Parts: sequence; C-alpha cells; structure tokens
Amino acid sequence: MADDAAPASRDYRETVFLPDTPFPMRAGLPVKEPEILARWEDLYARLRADRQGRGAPLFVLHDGPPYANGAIHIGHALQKTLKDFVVRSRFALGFDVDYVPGWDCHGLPIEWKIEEELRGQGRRKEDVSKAEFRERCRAYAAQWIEVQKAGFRRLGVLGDWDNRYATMDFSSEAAIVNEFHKFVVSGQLYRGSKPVMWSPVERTALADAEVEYHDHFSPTVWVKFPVVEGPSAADGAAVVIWTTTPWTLPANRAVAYSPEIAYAVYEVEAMETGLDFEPWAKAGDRLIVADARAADVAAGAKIARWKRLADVDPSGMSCRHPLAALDDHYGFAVPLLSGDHVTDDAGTGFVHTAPGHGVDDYLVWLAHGHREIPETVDADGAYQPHVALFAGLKVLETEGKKAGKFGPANGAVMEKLVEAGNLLARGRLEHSYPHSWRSKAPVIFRNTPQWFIRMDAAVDTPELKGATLRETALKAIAATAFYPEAGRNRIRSMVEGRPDWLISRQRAWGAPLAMFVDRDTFQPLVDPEVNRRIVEAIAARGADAWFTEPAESFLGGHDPARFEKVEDILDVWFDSGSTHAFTLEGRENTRWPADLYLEGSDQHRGWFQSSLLESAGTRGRAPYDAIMTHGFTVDENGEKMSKSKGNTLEPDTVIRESGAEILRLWAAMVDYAEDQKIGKTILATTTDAYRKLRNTLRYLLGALAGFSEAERVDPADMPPLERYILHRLHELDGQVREAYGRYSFQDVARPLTEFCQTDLSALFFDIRRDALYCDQPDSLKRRAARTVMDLTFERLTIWLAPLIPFTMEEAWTTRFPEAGSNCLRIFPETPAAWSHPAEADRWAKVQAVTSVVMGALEAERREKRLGGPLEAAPVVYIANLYLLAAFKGLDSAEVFRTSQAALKAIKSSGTDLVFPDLGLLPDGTADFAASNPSGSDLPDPQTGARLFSLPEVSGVWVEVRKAEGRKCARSWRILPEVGQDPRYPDLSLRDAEAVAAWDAARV
RNA sequence: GGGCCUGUAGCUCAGCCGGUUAGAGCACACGCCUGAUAAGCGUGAGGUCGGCAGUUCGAGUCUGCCUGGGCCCA
Repeated sequence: MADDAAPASRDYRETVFLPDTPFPMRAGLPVKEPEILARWEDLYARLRADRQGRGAPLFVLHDGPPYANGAIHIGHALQKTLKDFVVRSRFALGFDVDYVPGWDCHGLPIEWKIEEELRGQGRRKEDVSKAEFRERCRAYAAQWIEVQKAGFRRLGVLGDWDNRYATMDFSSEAAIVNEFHKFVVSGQLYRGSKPVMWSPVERTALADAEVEYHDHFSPTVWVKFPVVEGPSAADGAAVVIWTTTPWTLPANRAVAYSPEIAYAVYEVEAMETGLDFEPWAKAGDRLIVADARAADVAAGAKIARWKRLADVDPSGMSCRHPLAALDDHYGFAVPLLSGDHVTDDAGTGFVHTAPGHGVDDYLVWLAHGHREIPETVDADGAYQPHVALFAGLKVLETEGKKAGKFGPANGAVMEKLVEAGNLLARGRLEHSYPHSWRSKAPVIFRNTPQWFIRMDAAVDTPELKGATLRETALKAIAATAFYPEAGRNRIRSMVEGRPDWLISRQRAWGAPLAMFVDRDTFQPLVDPEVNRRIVEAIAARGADAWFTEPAESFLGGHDPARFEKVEDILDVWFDSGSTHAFTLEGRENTRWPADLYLEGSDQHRGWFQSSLLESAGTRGRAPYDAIMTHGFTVDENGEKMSKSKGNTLEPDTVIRESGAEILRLWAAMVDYAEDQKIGKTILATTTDAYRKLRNTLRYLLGALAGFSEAERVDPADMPPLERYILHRLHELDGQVREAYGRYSFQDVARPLTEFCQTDLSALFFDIRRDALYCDQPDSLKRRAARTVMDLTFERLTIWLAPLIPFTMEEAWTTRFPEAGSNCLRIFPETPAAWSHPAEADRWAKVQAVTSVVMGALEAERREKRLGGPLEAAPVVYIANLYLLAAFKGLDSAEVFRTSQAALKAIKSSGTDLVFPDLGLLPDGTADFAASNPSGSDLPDPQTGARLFSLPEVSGVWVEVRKAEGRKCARSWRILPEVGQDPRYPDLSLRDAEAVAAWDAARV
C-alpha cells in the first residue's frame, strides 16, 4: 500500500469527467461574425413566417431614416443596435415583428455634393438640366444606401433589408405628395412670407445648420427717424436707431422699443471741435434715445454736450421714414412697436425693424397685426425694381473676384441718408456674422414667399373635428408613452411654442409641392381629379414627372393660363414625417400606427415632431403609440466627438478589432437614455464582461457534454443548491421579460452578468465541480446539477440572444448543430414551481457563514499554514440557530469547498450570545442543532485553538484545522477513508466506486 | 442667452417614500489553484456621492446658487 510520500500508482485523469467542448475560450469575433451572418441570411423572413404561422401578435417598430450621405458613425451604430435589441427581444417574447429599415434621401446636403461634383468637372449647375441634376442626386443617395445598409447588417441588425424604404422611391414620392395634398384640401396650407438666411452668391436659402459664424467688418450707422406723432415732449425730435446693415433701411417699416427701458429727449448743445470732418448733428437737434445709451450715442455722433429735456414713452408714437423726403416711395408712417427682443446693452435702445430682413423684426411685425412683408431684394441680393433710389444695386458682389465682398448698396443708402439729413453718425464694427458654410460668403436675411401649414386654425375634417393642428398634436403627445418619460415634456414644450410649419424650399432635389396656384389670388387649386393625376404620374415616373411634364397633362379642363405650377420642393422634414404613410400603410403584415418610434433625443424637434404634425394634420393622431429616445455618444471624458478634436471612434474600427458583439454589449450595458461614453478603456472593460459571459457559456457546454434526457431529474428530487439555481432562473425570467418589455436592456445585461459571476461561477460551478468531475454518471447530485445546467443553458442562450446574438448562436449551435438558429427560439416558460424563496433565504445565510470560513482560510493561507482549501477541515461554531439551520440538508464541506468540515452549535459566546426563541425556528432546527453536538461552548483559546470571526456575521467562529487522512489521487480531497478500498488504495470510497464502474465499462 | 437633461469607486451601474458604517459586477493589488488555464476561486484596497449654501434631529436622496458635460434653440 502506498504511503503519503509515494506517487499515485495510476494517473486517474482519464477517469475524470472534465469539461469537454469545442466552443473556444477566445471568440475570434471579427472572423466568426461574418460566418454567422452568412448562415442567418434570410433569418428575418423565416422569423416572420414562423411567428405568423403561430398566429403571434404583431409588433411594429417603424424605422427613422438616416440620411443617405456618408458612412455610418458610432451614433448610427448605437441606434440601429438599440433597434435590433427591440426587434430581437420582441421576436424572443413571441411577437411577429415588423421592421423595415429606411433612408432619407432628398435635401440640400446631397445637392451640394452634386454641385461639387459638377464643379470638379468644370460644369456649372445651370449647365445641367434639372432632370439630370436630380438623377445624379438619386444615384448618389442610392450608393450610400447600399454602403450604410452593409454597415448596419454587419452589426447583426435584423430587418426587411430587401424591401427597405427610401423617401426617393417613386412610390414614396407619390405618397408624400398625396399627404401634402391632404393639407391643401383641408385648408391647412397657406402662402406667407418669412425672412430666411439667404446666400446671394449661391442664390439659395440656407438652413441654420448650413451657416457658420465668422468675424466680419460691417458699417454702422446711427439714423434719425423724425417723429410725426407722439407726446408733446417729442415734438420736433427724432428717434435714433443704430444698425450694422444700412442696406436694410429701404425695407424699414417700424422701430421697436422695450417698455422696460427708460427713454428721453436730448437736445444737442455743443458738438466736439477740431474734427477732421463735419459732423452731421448740430446744436439744437433733438434726439430720442434710451437713457442707458445716451452717453454712447453722444460719443458716436461727436456730441460734446447735450441736455436731457424730458422722459418719452414711445408707446403709440410714429415717425417718418428717414428717406421720405427724397421719394414718396418712403412716404409711409413708421410706427413704434413694443418688442421683447429690444435691449439697452447696445445701439440706442431702439431697433430698426425691417420685417423682410430679420426674424425678430418679422415676429414683432406680425405680433402687431401686420401681415404684408415687403420684398426688397431679389435672389441675387439686388434691390428689386420697385425699390426707389436703389433699384438694381447689390448688397454683396456675387460674381468674379469680389464675390462675397460688399456691393454698392450700403454706401448708396448712407449717401441718401446724408442727403435726406437723417444720418446722425457712422462707423465700423467687427462682429460675429453668419456666413455660408460652402462659399464662405456672408449671408443676408431675405424675405421670400413661402408655403406654411397652419398650427392654430380650426380644421374641419373628420379626423381633426374642428380642433387645430397644435391642439391635436398636444393631445397626441398626452396619449403617447415615452421612454424615458422626460421626452414628453421636451416635445410638448416645442409643439406648444413652435411657429407655423414652413414646408417650401426653393431647391431641386426633393418631393414637390405638387399643386397649382391661381396666379391672381395665390389660392391653391383644389380638385381631386387633378391631384389624382399628379400622384399617379409621380408614382409611375417619380417626382421628375411633375417638373418635366406640361401643366396641361395634370390640369384637365382648368385653364393653364390662370394656374401656375408650383415648383418649390417640400422641406425634407415633410418627407420624413410621411414615412409612416408609405411604410405602415398599404403593406402586408404590418399595422398603423406603429408600436414604437426609436431615435436620438434630438429628434424631438425632428422626426418625432414632423411625423406627429404630419399625422395629426391628416389622421388626427400620432403615427406611434410610444417613443423611445437615446442620448448621444461622447468620448471617455464625456465630451462631444469631433474630427477636429480627434476623439472620434469609428464603428468599423471596433468591429475590425473586437467584433460587433463588443459594440452591442457596450450598448446593452450603458444607460442609453443619457449620453453614453465610449473609448479605449470602456471597450476594454466591455471585452472583459464579454469574456465572463462567454466563459460561463463555455463551462456550461463543457459540463453538459453528453447530457441526455435519461439523466434528467425532477426539481422535486434535487438537492438544495439546484433548487436555489432554479429559483434564481425563475426570478430572472420575470426580470428579463419585464426589462425587455420596457426596453431597459441594462436591466437584462446587468442581472444576467451578475448571475453568471455570482451564482453560477462562484457558487454553483465551484461547488459542483467535484460532483461533475468525479461522481459516477448516475449519481443523483451530478444528474441534478446537469439538469439545472441544461435548463440554465436553455434560458441564458435566448435571454441574451437579443443583445449578443452572435455568441449565443455560436453556443446554441455548438450544442445543437441540427436545431436551427437560436434566434428563432422564444423565451421558454419557467414553471412557477421553481420559485423557492426559502432557498434564496437559506443560501444568503449559508453565504454569510461561508464568508467567515473564507476569511479564516485566507488568514491561515497568509500565515503559510495552508495552501488550497482542500487541505482544510474548518470547524464552524455557530451561536445563531437561524444560520445553523440554513445548513440543514447540506454537506458543509461541500459548501465550503474543503475536504472536511464540522458545524457545532454552541449556546454561549460570552457577550455574543445569539440564541433566539426556539419557537420561531424552522421545524427540525432544534434536532438539527442537537445532531451537531460536541461542545456547547467555544473552545478555550488556551488550548491553542485560533478562532476567526467577522464583525458583520455575528455568532459565527471558525477554527481551521488541517484535513486528516490522505489525499485522494482522483478527487484530491483529503479524507481518512482513502485507502479503505483495497482495489484502489489511493482513492476515496466514492472515487473508488466511480473508477471501478469506469473500468468495468472499459472492458 | 433660453429650454430640457446630466455629473455616485479606474469603468459600467444600483441606491425605493430623506433614516445604521453608500452597494454590485468588472478592472486593480495580493494570494490560492493548475482537471474551465490568455481560465477558475479567495482576500483586499479604492468614494469629502461635481462644488457651495439652505431646509431637517438626520441629505447621495429635498430646495437654491455655482461649475463641468450633452441635446435643442437663439
């Protein structure tokens, strides 16, 4: 018989049931993912067919279209990933999910790209036909749709990619125009006029995003408006305004003031002397300015001394236009209007108001009941022919080398002001001024006739029932669910405050405002037959049909001489606001309205709102039942990503280096509702979390090698540890379903990661390793463990599949190569009988005691008295009967992962006596306590027993003794029994039996 | 400048209606194991809860101000 020193007579390794799986520890995701994608192929279609075959309820996620211009960035990746979480989780919850990805194709950025291309070929936009231009735009967008589609699919996003929608599809353009007609027919459309940012050099209106601010020198003028009507104090005086855009003075129609500012009349007493020019003011002039501005105005006008005569209330006053003396064209009255935008921190406290050339001007003008907006300059920024004194003069040079420099307009206006005697002073100022993003030339505000949708007119249609669009939209917001809830506030305040919807653009690439307008009244022609012909033509030949085909072909019997074909195009937001109309209506197996719209929080102003207004105006409600928003992706320091800062991160880079799965797991773990940070460190920790999940799956696969239905054990027959894991599965089942239900992916990823770490890896696997490796295959413990592992694998693989589908597919098909895609599965039912709160309670107590044991072992290890836990045989003294009772039915050595262990109930612990009323204890506890006798008190420290305790676990002391006996050559446990079986003198009895059976099976 | 949101360990996040010594997982350090091994287990360190003031017996939590960051506007 071998003694301790002698080596084992046999290598038992082959008799041990080690984990066995081809599922590799290292994923190699960048290579594996494309292979899995290829296998998925038509997965979306198969899923839909399967769910429809089951009569599953429908869930509709309607895609917000990205702009078909450029490669996808991290924000796109996040968003499509979140959408995929929704799609896959709804499929896994058993729904039939409709998700048709789409693209936004019209609009200025693409037009610009094409203009740039043309310039590269030495051609001008004017040299190509509108049709050719639009064709180039179409091709450009089509190319980017394919690029982006490939990028999204690479992320694993499921959807009806083959039937994607695009706003430029003929059918879409027709639907958009059809929606537009609904607004025309219901009287919600009107022709108005509004100043917009305009670049004379490019002859185009610009959106805010297309403008950048640079420092710029402007002339400044102080101008006198002689008072015509007002209080007696103002007799013979002039209101003074200050402006940096003298050229807008011919368009002046009012002067704005603030009721919050104190104004007064000042009389000039003396001018500065020794000037090298003749000042325009003279002693005796009476000027009205804000008191707070008086000193600055005097300095600007070189007034040496003046006298404050009297307070002036500008309310109700009116003036003469400063150029009235030169031409009757300017003979109108210039009223003083109260406006909130007026301040006294610059200028004179009065604001020159040209309603066609400034937004504040326009708004204050409208607020006072005026409707007509003068049109002063044309598309080139030249005064129109009717503008007296200045017709034809340009604000900016638009051609040649001097393009973008000031034209003659400012100078001419100043000369005429001098001539009229109303220029008080002039100067120059460097300030921040808007410039075109493209040409870098300054822009101007220019008034042009535009088409608007009314927000506040009662709409008498069956859908709106006399309510206004604003009221209808606000009602729809109240009826919508918001994830997170904060979104409701945001969109509501915007809809409450927004102006009428300006939907016309003077551009080429878009869906047209395809209608005819009476040349005299500007009223749109409302004729269902005409509209039908228009929509049919566009459906057949695209929006080009409207531009290229003669008016007669649409007008039918109407007189072409009377009706003008409108060639403006629609605001692209109208396009995107109509996506619900051509994606959710008129297709099979979908439904209007959508269950969910999901976009970034910036879309409260964008797509959520355009869709809401479009749908409210045509259908009386929102096209969605719920809105989910996400924040923006920022760098690791929480700062916005930008190319100039060099802190951008491309999805392609992450996919190439780590795999799409890492990006997906990142998206699953962050709080998407807020801004999400991403960067090197964060991706590294995400990769670590991924490894943890992957290894858990790998261990399950390894431990389940060869698992058969025959060895399955009924939960009722399982040991407490297995019952506990089942309880956790039951608990998680509820949590996972609930979290997916409210789109809280974090609340899926976090509990499952913690479950893998805490319950599986550190507890279940660690404790059961011995039984799995060394028990005979028919051992109840081993079978129960494997049964629970099978049930765990069955659930984990599908619970996590919506988030990390590649890895779960790999795990599932590794185990069940013939079972088809993991993604086709539905969350399995988890029996209520698995719920076992008493086990949860028990294991919490067991872990508390275990933590004291671990602490004791650790202390011994530190003292070099102990190596591994199998060398130990802790003796645990427990004065808390509740804690002791938790071990009923458990093998304490197994729980502590030591070779041997003993529990001893004690009655006294000095001051720490914890001996509760026995009547409150679980049944049998007293017996159990009695069955763990040997001593009713703590050992006397004098005997040499070292006792370990933790302050947070009262009533528990641990004495670490060395395990007695010899080390089993197979299970490595140290037991006194080793050697008792003569057949296998170096094994414990359990291992001897197991090897005997193994050997017998080999013969 | 305005509206909305936001700042808890190195990272991602919990922290209910204010109530013991602010938690988890990962990362980190140290140790164990070497039959999950580019793995597994254990122990530990790490936080003035962005800052200041206020309300309160008591504030991460409520209020105000300041500050950093984000989105949308001007």
